[in-house]
Amino acid sequence: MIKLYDSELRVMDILWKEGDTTAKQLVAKLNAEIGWSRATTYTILKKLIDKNAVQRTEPNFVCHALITREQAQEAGMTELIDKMFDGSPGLLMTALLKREDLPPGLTDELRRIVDEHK
Amino acid sequence: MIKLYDSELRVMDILWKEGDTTAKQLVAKLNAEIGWSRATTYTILKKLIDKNAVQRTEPNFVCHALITREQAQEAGMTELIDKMFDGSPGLLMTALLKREDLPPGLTDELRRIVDEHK
DNA sequence: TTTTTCAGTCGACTCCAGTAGACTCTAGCC
DNA sequence: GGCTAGAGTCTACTGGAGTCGACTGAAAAA
Repeated sequence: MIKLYDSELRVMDILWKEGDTTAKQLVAKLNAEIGWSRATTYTILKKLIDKNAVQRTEPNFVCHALITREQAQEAGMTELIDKMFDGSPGLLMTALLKREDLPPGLTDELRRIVDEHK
Repeated sequence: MIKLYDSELRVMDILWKEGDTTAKQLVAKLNAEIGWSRATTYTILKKLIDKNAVQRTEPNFVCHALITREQAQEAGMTELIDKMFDGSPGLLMTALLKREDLPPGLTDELRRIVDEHK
């Protein structure tokens, strides 16, 4: 599973939300949002392409995400679980359930899942 | 909320599991477990003390965790949520529920929590 | 009292994520 | 043809996490 660094996530986030995007657009957006210079965006893009997280298509340097948001999220969860929850997803779950900021509607969702898990 | 780095976690983990521990014991344990030199352990310990994550008591350089495992876990979760789940704990929850490796017994736990959440 | 040993500290080195300045190359313009 | 502007690349700097060798000072051994 590919590990994405923070700066790489900033790029992937756009690809996930906007879909395929040209490098030029990414440069513009990332410059506007977080002030990155053109070079920075291209450098990160190169790294993402090198690690097969993004596919470059010509013409126009169109960028296409090869990793889904779900895959990245799962990798992130696994890392956290290994690092802080003894490798046990169950422990993360119970810790998460103790949070004050869970949305209220979630309870129904949980009930549904519990039932179908049966 | 204090951010703990990987190397710092290695030390805190022992304090959380073993309770108060002398620096000497930590040196021995960390050397045995991951091959750290004495200096490394002391360096990390110093950082933890400087950032008020650990309290040093004399005599014998007894180390006492000032941060609980739960606090560290919550900080870790928050970081992950902000970075990969749009700041929404609910999204982390649903992603977590989709994992294949959740322990079977967890369903009961969930049911209990759902019920008391009412 | 000299010597050895060990607890604890300090300064320094390495590695790498993050960032961008400066260069190259191409396509259009005069 | 020379000239400019913008797309894309290359190389290099920086800061901080991670790591530890070597120094210091005090206690134990000889």
